[in-house]
Amino acid sequence: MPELPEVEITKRSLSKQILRKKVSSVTIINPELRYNINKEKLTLLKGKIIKKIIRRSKYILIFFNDTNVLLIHLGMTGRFYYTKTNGRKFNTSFYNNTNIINKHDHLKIKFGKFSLIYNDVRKFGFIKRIQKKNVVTSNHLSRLGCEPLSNKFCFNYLKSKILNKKSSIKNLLMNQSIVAGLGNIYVNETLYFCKIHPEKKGYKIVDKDIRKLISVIKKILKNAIIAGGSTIKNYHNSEGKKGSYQKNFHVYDREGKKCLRISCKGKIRRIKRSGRSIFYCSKCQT
DNA sequence: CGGGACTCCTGAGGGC
DNA sequence: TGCCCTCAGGAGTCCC
Repeated sequence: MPELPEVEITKRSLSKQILRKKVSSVTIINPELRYNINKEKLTLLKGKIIKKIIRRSKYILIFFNDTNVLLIHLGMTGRFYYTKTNGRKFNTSFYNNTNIINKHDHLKIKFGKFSLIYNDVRKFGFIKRIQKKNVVTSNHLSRLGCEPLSNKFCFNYLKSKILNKKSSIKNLLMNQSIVAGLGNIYVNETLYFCKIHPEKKGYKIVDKDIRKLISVIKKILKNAIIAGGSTIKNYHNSEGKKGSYQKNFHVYDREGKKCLRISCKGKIRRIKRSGRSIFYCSKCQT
């Protein structure tokens, strides 16, 4: 699921469902993830109450009523869902009506009448228990750049980060120490709307285009969050709902199709760079 | 050090 | 049906 909008939607769902709830048990179903789940550390969360849930870049941080914090990254296929733990039905459609362990489930956190399950097909995500005082200095969070939806993400900031860079603007925008939270889809879409070729070097981006990048990134991310994120291959958020921003894709996964700019007769191209796809209009992105 | 390529893992889908 | 290949929303690591 996971670029900034999808992680934000996941975080909002978690806030709605588990904030102020007390952990009644923790079960490790399959510890194998990017970093194996530490059973001893996680089971210590039993009895703790969730006080705060925040998102930083593509990470989710769950703060408990002591010094414990869960640091979560969804990788490529990580997702949460809920399941009821007694016979009664919930009056929402958020919950699976079963107690069955599904394939690729890794962790189950029970909150009295329902449980939160972490499921991750490709195991690129992780869940770590860390201490509150180590949040800022954690290897994962300490090197992150600006939140693109914050006021700090502005012309001067982005200009300073790409000024002398020989990397492509596509790679620079994907770099989490420059913009924290963008991924392949939203970078491809951003560059399309800015009419910038993805392989244009950072130092060649003119001021006008840097301003444009700032405003387009903010706009796309806001719209994607409003749309509930993007849903690809039937992934869905933890409340079982699908995002709809994929309907707005202008270049991503549109190889061979016509450019959607009325004045442009170009076709969308796909090229591969270090194993990842770049989609762009070969005519209007220069 | 900067920058690019490779790697972890599983499943879906296309071609033959 | 099945085999083989490619591809997938991320990011840490390795190498030049």
